[in-house]
Amino acid sequence: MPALLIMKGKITLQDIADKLGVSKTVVSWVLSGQGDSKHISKETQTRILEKARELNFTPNYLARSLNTGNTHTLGLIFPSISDPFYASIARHVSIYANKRGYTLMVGSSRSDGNMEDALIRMMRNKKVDGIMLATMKRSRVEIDRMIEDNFPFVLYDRYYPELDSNYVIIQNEETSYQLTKHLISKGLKNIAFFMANAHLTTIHQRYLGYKRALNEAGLEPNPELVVSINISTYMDDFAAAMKYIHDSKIPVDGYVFSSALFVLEAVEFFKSHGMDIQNGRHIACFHASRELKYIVPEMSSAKIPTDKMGIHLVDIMVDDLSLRKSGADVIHYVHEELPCELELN
Amino acid sequence: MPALLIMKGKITLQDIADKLGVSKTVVSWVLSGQGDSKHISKETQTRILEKARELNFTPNYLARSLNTGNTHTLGLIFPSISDPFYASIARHVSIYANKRGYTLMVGSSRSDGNMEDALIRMMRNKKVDGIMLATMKRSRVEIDRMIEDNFPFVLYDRYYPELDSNYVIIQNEETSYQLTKHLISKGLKNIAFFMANAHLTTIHQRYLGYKRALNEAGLEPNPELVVSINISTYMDDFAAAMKYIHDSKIPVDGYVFSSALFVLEAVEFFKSHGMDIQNGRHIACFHASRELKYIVPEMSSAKIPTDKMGIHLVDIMVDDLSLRKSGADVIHYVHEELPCELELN
DNA sequence: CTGAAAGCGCTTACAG
DNA sequence: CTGAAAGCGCTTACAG
Repeated sequence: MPALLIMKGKITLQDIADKLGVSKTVVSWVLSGQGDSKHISKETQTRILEKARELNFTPNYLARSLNTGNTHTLGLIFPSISDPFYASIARHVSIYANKRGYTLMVGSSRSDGNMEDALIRMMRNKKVDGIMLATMKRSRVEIDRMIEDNFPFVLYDRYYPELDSNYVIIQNEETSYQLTKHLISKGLKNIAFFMANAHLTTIHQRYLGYKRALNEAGLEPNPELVVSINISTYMDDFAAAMKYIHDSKIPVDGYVFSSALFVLEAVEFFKSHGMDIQNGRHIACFHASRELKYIVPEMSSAKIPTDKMGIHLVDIMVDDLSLRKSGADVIHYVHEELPCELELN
Repeated sequence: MPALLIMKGKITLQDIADKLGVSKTVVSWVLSGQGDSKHISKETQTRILEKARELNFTPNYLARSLNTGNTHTLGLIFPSISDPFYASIARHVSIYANKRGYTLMVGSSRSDGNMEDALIRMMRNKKVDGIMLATMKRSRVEIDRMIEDNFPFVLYDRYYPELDSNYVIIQNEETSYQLTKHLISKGLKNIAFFMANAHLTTIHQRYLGYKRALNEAGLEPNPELVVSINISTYMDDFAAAMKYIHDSKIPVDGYVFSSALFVLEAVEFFKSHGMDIQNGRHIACFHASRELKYIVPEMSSAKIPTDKMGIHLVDIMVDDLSLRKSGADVIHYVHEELPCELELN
């Protein structure tokens, strides 16, 4: 039957309906599982199902989505997937979204506000049902628009407390406080705090936790030991900052890092300056990798639960979506603050 | 103007056409940049553009795609995004695809053939223009269907040599040969080869390179030193294999690892058994991380050019797409084998 | 139980 | 230079 060959890959509902002498309405119902509720005879249902299989019919979701208004596709935006933290989030979100029946569209903003805006716009034009994003401070155009349009989105990791939106973050202040407190309990008195992107609320809160621990211990924070780094040039900036502290002979005996990215830099700095690495016992950081723990086994760290974070992210997103679908008049935003698992050494 | 508020977020071409008293054909042309070629007066074009901006019109790409037959969305499938190698590929593909005007849909197969098939099916139903995937041996149903349907796809990293399809891989045999040869040049004679997923062509070729180097040096490969590991349980399996070799007192003085994942396991094994880690000078592996190089600075490794790989992947995909669009009758498949940068210590 | 018809929001021949 | 009309492939009231 050459006709079959010619039609390959472009079978439509109409084709099935024609071959079977029924209307495409019925075919649509049966294929979307509404056969029973629409009281289609078992026999007709079977004929349709079999013909669909025989012709290798696959529904065109574009057409379906144009009708139903939802694509069952979610957008995920991150600053950089090469950061193991975001890679881990992406992993869990992707797997769990699939499990809940959603496909994932992704985009890397490279910490660029315009890029982030472009991604949001593109995803919205492509009609994703909702967007999950770790956002920048500057790029507020499209975020404001999402709020204005009442478009569903969830922030993660980086967020705006003043914004009434869903978000899932970690206990930044508390965790940072605990890490710092632990270093203090070891007798360290001149503890430095290194942070990337200090303008982000997330990072600022980590700074506040650090400060609270110092204050509580009656220690005076030395402003010269609070270092803000530009993440896009962090390797150079970090080394420069370390060198400045070192050369200026500013007393320092402990380090809290807002990101694990700094740890290896620090270790290499210590090494190249003949300083004792101390197995990292004077270091604390967020989200250390296994390799890092091997390198500085006595470092303390806070494990960010990326698995829980990813799952909650999707759950909040999907719940929000079904709330709206059920016609809820008032959306209640979810603010989730996950605790970190502390590994204090 | 309350009417404006009510319509928020659902402005269509028709709305613009109505307000301006023109047909939606013209609006469509102007907004898709065909204004000049269709000889629409400058004045009309300006009015349309301004009204579109004023109403904050955003085109519904679903509707457009249903017409044009392309979504400008690409699918990317990987076994696991938590493997830094695939994370790096994903990063470059995502950024470069955006640059070339495409959005990325992703999915993690978790090395599960059925999952991979499901992802391919889902992406095809959602009408991605093409799929880029690192595939499994077992899941051939949907791959065969893509070939049958002449659906555009590109394999990467893992591929089937017998399949006439696009692919971009690295020089597996040659790179493995060079790494092994280098260990031999250090005087090592009993070199083990550890591989995950030996059934994959990619991995088998690395084994062949290892073997060639041994043969060339007149060394007899010891079958007991060629270890195949199941990737999903690699931590336990690896330790068990190391222990077996160690306990059986099988002579071994060098290690080639098909994946960097094994290196830290090996180092920890050496350490816990009181063996000399030798700074890793008896180890060679694929795609070492910076942390790993710090831990075993004298290890040799091959750097997989994930940047080039990701870019080529997208280029091959997009070129294939435009070839088809231009109505090329014969598709010429691209087989790209990228060299690795060797770091021999 | 079943079908004809309208519609989702675009694009694109086709006809002036 | 411009518009009416058909169509992309589905879903879903509406009417028998």
